[in-house]
Amino acid sequence: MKHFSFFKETFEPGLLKEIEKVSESKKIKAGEIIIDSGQIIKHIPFVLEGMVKVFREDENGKELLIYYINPFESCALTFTCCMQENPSEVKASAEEDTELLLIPVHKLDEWMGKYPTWKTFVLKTIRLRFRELLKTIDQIAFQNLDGRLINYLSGKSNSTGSRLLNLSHQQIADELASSRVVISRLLKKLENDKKVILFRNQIKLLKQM
DNA sequence: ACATTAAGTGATT
DNA sequence: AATCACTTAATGT
Repeated sequence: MKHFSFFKETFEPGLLKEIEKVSESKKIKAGEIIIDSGQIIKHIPFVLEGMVKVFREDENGKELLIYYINPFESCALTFTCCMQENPSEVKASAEEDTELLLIPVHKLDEWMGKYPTWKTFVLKTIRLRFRELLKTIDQIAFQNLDGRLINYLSGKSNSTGSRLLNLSHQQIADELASSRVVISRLLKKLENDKKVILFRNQIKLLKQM
């Protein structure tokens, strides 16, 4: 199995063996849809490489970013909705070329009681995402697009490990369900405050935000 | 040189 | 904060 050291540290040996037995890995090309909303989820996705974007989409095709799944993470929403074969409430697509480890959902329940390390892992990813979600709910409720943008940018910077982000204003607007003009103006403000430098298709973050 | 796309701006709702 | 209409600047062919 790939990336063995991570698994060895996270899961106990018995569980490891079972994962190896029932999981299959799958390569996804950048941009490909992994789960559409309404679809029944049959596998728990586990990201080995690349990045998965989880988002909501309304009737007009306008999207709102929920979160990204990075390597060695799994999907909190899957854990919460798949146990009762509920359809997905969100769409997911590969942000980059991505490799997934797929685990059949019925194992989730079984392993919860059987393997403490599995339970810990599941609860931890749910807890972390939930906290993050609450934060964005706060921000939307208080209508601070300003703060949401800063949050978005520093999040991007963390996950790419770079201060220099390759993003157009339009892309940002799409992900935050806003409009290009508004994002441009907010970014301009940030630039005046010396928090960021703007280029075409690129944004450079200055210091900690 | 021209077309296309990204970003900036003022006015209006 | 969003939308419109328009300008300016950068990039591709």
